[in-house]
Amino acid sequence: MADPTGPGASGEALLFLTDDQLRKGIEAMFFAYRGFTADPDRILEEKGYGRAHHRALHFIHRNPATTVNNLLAILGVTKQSLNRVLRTLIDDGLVLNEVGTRDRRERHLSLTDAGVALEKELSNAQSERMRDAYRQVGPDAVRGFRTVLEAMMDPEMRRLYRTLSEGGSQ
Amino acid sequence: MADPTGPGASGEALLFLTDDQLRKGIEAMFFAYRGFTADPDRILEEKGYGRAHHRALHFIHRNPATTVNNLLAILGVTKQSLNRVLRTLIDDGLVLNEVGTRDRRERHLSLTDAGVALEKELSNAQSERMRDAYRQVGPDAVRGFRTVLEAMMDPEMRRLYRTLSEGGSQ
DNA sequence: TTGGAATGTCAACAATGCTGACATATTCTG
DNA sequence: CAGAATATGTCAGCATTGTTGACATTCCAA
Repeated sequence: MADPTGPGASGEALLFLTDDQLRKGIEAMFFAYRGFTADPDRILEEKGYGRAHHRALHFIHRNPATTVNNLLAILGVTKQSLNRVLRTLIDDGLVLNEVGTRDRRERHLSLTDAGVALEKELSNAQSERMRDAYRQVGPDAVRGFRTVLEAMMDPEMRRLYRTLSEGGSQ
Repeated sequence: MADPTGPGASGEALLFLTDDQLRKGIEAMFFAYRGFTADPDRILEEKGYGRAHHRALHFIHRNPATTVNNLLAILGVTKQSLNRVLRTLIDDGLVLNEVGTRDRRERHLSLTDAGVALEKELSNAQSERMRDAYRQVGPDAVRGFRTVLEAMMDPEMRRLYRTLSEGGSQ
């Protein structure tokens, strides 16, 4: 099926598209994602939170004063599922929930100081592993890494990802 | 904190290690992993299975006649959690459970024809997305992608990942 | 003023993690 | 051979996080 010498293929130039290479890529994603989440997971468990709380904190931090609807689009879960997580974060004083001024149906979410602190702690743990990896492999590999990840996203998520990135230094 | 012009840094050579670049990497992993699992998830839902069943099928396929203990080490879950999934796969005739010959305490797991068929269907769906991505970005980016993923794994998982890969064509 | 949008909430359920306890069969060890 | 250790299976219960469906409130906009 992914025969590298298939119709139109120019031989060994496509060896990186063999079933075997793809399988390795799949397994690499599986094991790497475990590492990717391992460090923040440990911190979250201590504090009685889960991965869903981390995601909410991360994207509220990234999109200050975001609305619930916007966050729902980013996280790709139902409002009931998100609400359960937001409820605890708000009650615990990590997230602020403020009625919109322009449109008072909307709620604008932002992090309190405590929220910023926890987000930073989680982010630091996760970044540390990624920084170590980046340092080991160098900028060219990192560029390839990000390029492939972007190509694997659903188009809508890719659009969203790029929109989020605009805030950065490119 | 990750100031590229920090102490000892040589300036722009380390721009790929800024907090901003790391954050983008984190978000890329998040959105890409969603894409990575989206296609098999759709198939699994039709058949009443979940992601855990997919993982079991994948690694039993990769390690024919593997023992339960070996699978537990690969998947990193408890035996109770794995057993729940294996139970349904065995009862549904997708996985074979055979008493070991050398050590009759062990059970050797393998896929039936039906199991192979479902594994292939899932694998094809997942590979297709990865193949498209690989094709778009070319072999250099793919090499970088795999290099970074490997660097992000826990050491034990990296060892395991490489052991698994030995079966391949390198 | 009325329809629709944004949000919140209740209830129930499913998948998949976890712990703890215990049973069975088998092998290994002293 | 007796007893310890190993590999597996299973039961019960619980937590997190996803899902649907239903319904209430508030408020903008035509």
